[in-house]
Amino acid sequence: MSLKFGILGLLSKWNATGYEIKKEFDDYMSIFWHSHLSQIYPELNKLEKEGLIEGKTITQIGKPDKKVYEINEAGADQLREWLLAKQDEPKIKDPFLMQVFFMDNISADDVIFQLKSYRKEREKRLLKLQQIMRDSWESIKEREAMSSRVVMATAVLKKGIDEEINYIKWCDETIELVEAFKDVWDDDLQATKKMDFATFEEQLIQYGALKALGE
Amino acid sequence: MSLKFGILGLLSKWNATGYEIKKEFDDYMSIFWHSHLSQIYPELNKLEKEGLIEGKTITQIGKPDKKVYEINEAGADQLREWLLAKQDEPKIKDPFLMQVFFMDNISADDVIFQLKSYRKEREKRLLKLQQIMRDSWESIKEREAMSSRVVMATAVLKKGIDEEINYIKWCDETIELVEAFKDVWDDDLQATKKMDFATFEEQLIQYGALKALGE
DNA sequence: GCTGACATGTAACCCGTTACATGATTCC
DNA sequence: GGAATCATGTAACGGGTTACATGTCAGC
Repeated sequence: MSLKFGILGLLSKWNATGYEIKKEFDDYMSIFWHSHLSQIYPELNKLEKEGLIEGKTITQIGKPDKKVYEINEAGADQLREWLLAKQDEPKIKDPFLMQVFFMDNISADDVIFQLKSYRKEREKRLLKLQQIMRDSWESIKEREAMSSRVVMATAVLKKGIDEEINYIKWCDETIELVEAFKDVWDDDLQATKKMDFATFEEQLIQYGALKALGE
Repeated sequence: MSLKFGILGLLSKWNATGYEIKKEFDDYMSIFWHSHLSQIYPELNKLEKEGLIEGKTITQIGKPDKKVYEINEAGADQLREWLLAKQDEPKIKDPFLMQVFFMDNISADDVIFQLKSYRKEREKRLLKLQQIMRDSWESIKEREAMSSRVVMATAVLKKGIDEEINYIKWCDETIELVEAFKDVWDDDLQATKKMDFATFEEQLIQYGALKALGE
């Protein structure tokens, strides 16, 4: 149900074609949503039929024709209504964290390898978002653009960047944690007595497991 | 594709019925996945047909019959194979952040109201996860349970708690930011000259927009 | 000659959600 | 008497992904 408002919202900022909307979903808006062209085009047609947006076909030379959409008053009304409504909480689907949860089934070395690979992916994404922030900041300064629009976009971008920084930090801490248990990973710790419970507890406290309780 | 491995992974920890799997998805596993009973039951039947798990019907008195599933070697093999594979990055769908991105379309007071309401939701969830952490930690200490399983479960739980703490912190910072621009929210700032660009810039720097660039 | 950007779509399929269906027991 | 818990499922619908289809131009 939110793709609709993702499109309406974007068209409240500027007029755009389906192709341009997709690019925005892949860049800036990737922090909170993602979509495919094969979903965007039918949705645009649906919104036009519903009378919330209006499209104009523009003939180009050397390039295919394009259809530039514009939001109308009915669309803007529905958008504002949606903006005041309570949203569902995000439905998280994080296959990597699911993997981590079950990683006691593989060796400590494999766990560390997986954590390090994933950390790299996150780092890449962080750099991408930081580049977007740098570019958008530069354009704001050039135009001395002051508006609530700039404020909210910056807030969302910061949220995205913070999230990446935190994910990377968690990867580093967790790699360290697993490394501390490397030698005893596959053993039944209680039977072999290679480590006592006090040491085990101390490691997890240092990791911050209890600090997270805020006590 | 990951629901399959969510179920296999859970059955690698202990035997369970569909109903019990659902409860685990709602509690601990809610940090990285969520699912409905109407999806879990057919999936369990599918996995049994594929020969990865085995179910035994148990007749109960005073309660309906239940079917307890157990993972077999073929299932454990597929799980380990999946654990070593590279996962897709999480496909984020966060309707609230989408709202925030478009909130220049509503008044500053409405924005602050929305941010405060959402903050409350996140706080509720934080308390829930902290309770899970407290309970699980208590049970670990009681049994002096030391294992890689405990380590990985703790790591994932900490990730979930950290995420909530960061989301709440971001809400607080953003509320403060919007409050700073409250008086000029609906105005065209450049035209009215109610605020100069240096002040505008200073506010965003204080918010941490540039700190996030790591420069 | 190949890849990638530009540009718009359809069709098949898979996954996920909501609603429906059933029925006993326990607690308020 | 009503709500919640235990327990398993089917059916309809809606949303999302992958594959297919088409064609030009620019740059390597």
